[in-house]
Amino acid sequence: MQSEVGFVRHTRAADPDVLDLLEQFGSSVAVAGDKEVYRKDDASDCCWRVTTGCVRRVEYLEDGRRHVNAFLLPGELFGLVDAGRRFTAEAVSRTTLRCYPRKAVEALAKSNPALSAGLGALTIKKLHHAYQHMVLLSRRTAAEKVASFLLEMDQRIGRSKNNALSLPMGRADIADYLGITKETLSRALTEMARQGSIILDRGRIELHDQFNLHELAGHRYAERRCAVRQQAQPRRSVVGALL
Amino acid sequence: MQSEVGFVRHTRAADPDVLDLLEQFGSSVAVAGDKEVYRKDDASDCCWRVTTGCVRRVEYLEDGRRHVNAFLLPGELFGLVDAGRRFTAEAVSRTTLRCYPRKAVEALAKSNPALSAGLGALTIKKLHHAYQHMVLLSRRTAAEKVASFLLEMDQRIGRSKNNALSLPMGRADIADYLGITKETLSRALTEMARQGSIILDRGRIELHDQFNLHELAGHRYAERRCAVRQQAQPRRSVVGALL
DNA sequence: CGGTGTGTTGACTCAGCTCAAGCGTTGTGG
DNA sequence: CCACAACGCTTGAGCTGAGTCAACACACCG
Repeated sequence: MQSEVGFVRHTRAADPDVLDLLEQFGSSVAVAGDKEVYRKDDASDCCWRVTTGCVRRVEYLEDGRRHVNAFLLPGELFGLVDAGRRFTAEAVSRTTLRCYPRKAVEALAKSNPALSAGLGALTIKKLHHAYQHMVLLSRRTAAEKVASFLLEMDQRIGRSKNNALSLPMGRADIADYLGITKETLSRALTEMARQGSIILDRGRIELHDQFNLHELAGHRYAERRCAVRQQAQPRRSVVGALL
Repeated sequence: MQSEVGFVRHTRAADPDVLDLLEQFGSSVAVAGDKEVYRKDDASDCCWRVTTGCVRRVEYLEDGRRHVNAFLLPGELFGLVDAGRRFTAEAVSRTTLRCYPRKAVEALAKSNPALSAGLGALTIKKLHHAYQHMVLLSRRTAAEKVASFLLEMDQRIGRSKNNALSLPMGRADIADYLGITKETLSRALTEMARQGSIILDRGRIELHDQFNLHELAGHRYAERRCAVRQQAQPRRSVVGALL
């Protein structure tokens, strides 16, 4: 995901340097697992950056149906674009955060072009991620969704030394992120393990055959990986279509 | 949608005044129906604003599955956030556009805070719309999707004098926007007509019972802005339902 | 007029959902 | 240190909402 920015394993956010400018205003908070960071319709007087742990941003429908529209991982900022507090942000497990007053952030952004540019770039990146996720939700099969998810998380989290991906969130959260049920998710994982694409090791998942996962995810392998090749051929427009 | 900015019927874009600043660079283009405005991987040297007609922004999967991630209506700007040209933009029917060189737009935005703020606000608005659409795609039933779509379009297009909504796009485009098939869409519309919520009049759709449509869409009545306008058919205790 | 494109309808299928049971792990209190 | 409750995950057995495929009914149009 977002491979055009030359995404590097273990990089934590788009531009940590720029976000570090906020540190002067920051204060630390810890939130227990399944507790809310903020709630729909709260006053939006601050925003946060994850230090350790994981936050899910959730939308509830009237009848209890739920959608997780983002997982926030260490280094990532949230609570700024969702200024209208349409969603609820909950800690997945015990999570530590840095909290910044909105006013201060906005004031600094006004006087600091690097920061405002960085925040703008972040917003655009989120928008791209959202569009990408929309195709996933609407047109991909369950297996494709799960494979995509594993690859996304592998990119964003990075694996521990034993080469296994350790997911901070539970099956129900993942399912609600992918728009499927936890049962379907579980079946898809089992099937992938049976095929040898992954190895399930309670709590951890080893991505054993990345190539196969990319195929399952519906990515063409050539499309992935190197941004270089991708931006190589800027085809000229379409003039024919313009009358 | 985006009702927090005091959305008014027939308002065409977020902030027409600000976008009008671009006019000095604009040149007019016409695109025939089903022709591309830009294509995935094109050079992104300009952006557009719809004058008349309608543009769909589309993503194609390898096997022909398709997702429409936005309809662009008169007054709306596009081609700026999709600078990476991940998508293809196609005219739904014959469409006229104003075309602005990206460089010029970006340069002006740098020196004109009102413009850059306006563009930033637009991006955030799109992000909110994307999040809202993600729940729709992942957790709503076909009927809910269709009802939501009709209400969204009614908001954005406004009806002609005969009180009927005239949709610029065909059933296949709508279906791909909602993540369903055109057959399912058609059945949902027929069913709504049978129930009296809408009246299908070849090409046009009259939203006959807005209250019922909001219910079908799964919106809570109080949540909607324009509550005043809808002379209520209180078919059941709304107040009771809210508390 | 036939021809083509767009929408509707019907019959059937199936991917994914629901409900329910089983099974490790983890935590807790005696 | 063990029993047992609670929880998260997996598995099984149907069920069903939406998809597929195919026919049909119209406009609209040269």
